Amino acid sequence: MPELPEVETVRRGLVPLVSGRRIVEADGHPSPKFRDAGAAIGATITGVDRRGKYLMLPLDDGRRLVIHLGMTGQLRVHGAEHPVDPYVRAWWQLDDDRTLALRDVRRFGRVAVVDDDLSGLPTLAALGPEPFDPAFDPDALWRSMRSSRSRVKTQLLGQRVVAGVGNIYADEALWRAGIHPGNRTLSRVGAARLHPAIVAVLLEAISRGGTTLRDYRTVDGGSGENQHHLDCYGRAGQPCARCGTVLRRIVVDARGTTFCPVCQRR
DNA sequence: CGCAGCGCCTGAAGGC
DNA sequence: TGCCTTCAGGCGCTGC
Repeated sequence: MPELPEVETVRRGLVPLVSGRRIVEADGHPSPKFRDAGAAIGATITGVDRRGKYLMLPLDDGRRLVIHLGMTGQLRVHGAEHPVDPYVRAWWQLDDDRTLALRDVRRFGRVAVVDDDLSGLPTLAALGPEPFDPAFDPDALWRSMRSSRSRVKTQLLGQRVVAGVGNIYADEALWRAGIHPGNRTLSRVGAARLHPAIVAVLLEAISRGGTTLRDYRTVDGGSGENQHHLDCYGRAGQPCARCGTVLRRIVVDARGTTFCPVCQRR
């Protein structure tokens, strides 16, 4: 599941391949989630930005091509010849005869061409601060979680407290901070631990090119390396790296959740 | 307005 | 071996 570190890795790979390229042809799967791809025909891509898990490709006409990878999305840039692939949901032929292709087996991804109106993308419109923005600090984290009584992990996954955290890095950050994922309140002390844990977990994953569990791939088809450095996610039944207690699996907000019952007490 | 619940989607994995 | 069931989960939408 591509989260911020995976999307950032894809972004960095895309920059030299699509910046300055004009889109000469494009098309998308008929589903409303992909059919907007063709709306970018004729525009030139002027860069590759990212907000949370959303790739934002500014176009020279003032609009932006928004791409979300969902669960299984992969972006590749092919040469003039590329294999027929039934899972390509959207593609953009560039003026250098290469093609940017979004492959997404489960169609949880999303393509949109937007101007200033983000009403069709409510999560993006209400997206919280980037985790590396100085405005996102322990006090801001505490204040934004203070008004909600949802579980701490649910709030992290909601994209409003901070942008870009998904299931893997939520589990990792909460484990590192020693906070139970099912807590409904976050103390100031807890926020002072959770904030640096979120930032560090994401930065470390970016430095390793993201976490490849199954579908995530870099633009050149490679895998990330962070899956070899996970302390918590997916390790239920194995000993906690900090205290040796067997990690437990529970369900929080309908998502598989791993935590240490000793390090992360309610 | 916040939030819980549901649906989307299909390959992989497990059970028998 | 092969069929069937269950599971994975980010986000948009609906309704309370």
